[in-house]
Amino acid sequence: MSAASTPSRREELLRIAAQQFAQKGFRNTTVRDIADAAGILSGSLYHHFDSKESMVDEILQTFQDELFGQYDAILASGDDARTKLERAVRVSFEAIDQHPHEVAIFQNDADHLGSFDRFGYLADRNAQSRQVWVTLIEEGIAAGALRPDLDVTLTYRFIRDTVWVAVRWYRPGGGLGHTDVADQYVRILLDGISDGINNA
Amino acid sequence: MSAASTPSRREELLRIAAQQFAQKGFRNTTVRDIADAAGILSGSLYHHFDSKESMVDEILQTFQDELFGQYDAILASGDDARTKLERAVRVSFEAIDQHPHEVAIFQNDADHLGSFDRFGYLADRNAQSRQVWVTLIEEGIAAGALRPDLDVTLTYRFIRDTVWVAVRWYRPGGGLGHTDVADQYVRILLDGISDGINNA
DNA sequence: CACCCTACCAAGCATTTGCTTGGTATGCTC
DNA sequence: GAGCATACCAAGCAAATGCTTGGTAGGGTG
Repeated sequence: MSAASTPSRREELLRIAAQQFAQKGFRNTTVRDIADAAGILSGSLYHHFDSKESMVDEILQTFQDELFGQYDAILASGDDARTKLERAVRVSFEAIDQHPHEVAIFQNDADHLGSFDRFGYLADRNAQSRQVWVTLIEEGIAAGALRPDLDVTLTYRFIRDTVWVAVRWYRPGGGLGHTDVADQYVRILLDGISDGINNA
Repeated sequence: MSAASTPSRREELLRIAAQQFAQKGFRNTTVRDIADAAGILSGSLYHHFDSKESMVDEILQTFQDELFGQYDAILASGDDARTKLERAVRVSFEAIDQHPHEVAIFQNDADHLGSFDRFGYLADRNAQSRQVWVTLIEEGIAAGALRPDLDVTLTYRFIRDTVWVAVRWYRPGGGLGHTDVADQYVRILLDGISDGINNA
């Protein structure tokens, strides 16, 4: 969609790097690891990129721009509160399906990377994500779709963690599609926080 | 309880190491980091331990022995299915409260460490954990406490992830106690997977 | 006092790490 | 066919890493 038809060597190297970073973590991936996987020498990477850091930088920014664009579209839509929340969950599982490496890098290394000035936008994105979910939850409560006694912050963390942690076991192309997983997760999640039930 | 009254120097160093491992990951923690935090030189650590690996080893084994002892006690108890499941969740949150570093290390580094012979028991513990949760879920379904249409594997992963990922944000001694968090999580979880509701 | 145990220091070694430098081969373009 | 851009290699450097070695200081015990 957004990229050119034939991926440039640069894009190919970024893909390879993303896979390595996702698998072993940013700090535990050496430039030699990336170069080996690409079939070149480590020094040759510096013809394409300034540094190892600039590689993750580009990987994360590209991914997040796309993801948050989708969140924004949902927020701006005229759907009802429950549909919005469900769509946000589904978009997230779709992201895990289509960009598992990027999601894994963000999950595993955002804390560490965020401590550098260069990656200050990671904290911004984190706050933005919180804003998205909290808004959706509060709209849901206001609309009567969600239990009014929910601890909004705790629920936000529950949803966020529940959704993104799936990157640890979900494998694109495996038996279960991302829509199947999303169906199940939404079912467990919504029947739990939907109004009208009480087992206590 | 289990340790001596005055913690030995060895135990103190393990505590310090666990904190460093949890904070930065095993591979990204240097022996100099640990030594600095302890106020000694890196070489001096080798008076107490064989290697950096043997430090995590001891940390993880001690923790897991305790945790799985608690799981076993729950399985062996005569409680009803729903109570057992709830107790297992609560015991896990208690572990996060009392051994946050150990939980974090296991969450972040088990995959990597497990690839070495020495840490083969990590895979065993993982399988054991799966066995515990799957048993509890199946008992719950059989007893009519949980929805019969649940995907057991997916539900297992959902619970496991939901519980342990809390180590990322939960801070012992913070405003929210671990029992409070467990209350909320159990509520969301059980009202979601309990029988008798249908919002679709 | 001789002996030994615990806890550490001081120095360094081999390897791994991110990155640099100067060069080569191939193809495109004017 | 001269010039230039792209994509890489070969070699290596400074710093960081896990770990080793030989030694010292202090306290307890016979």
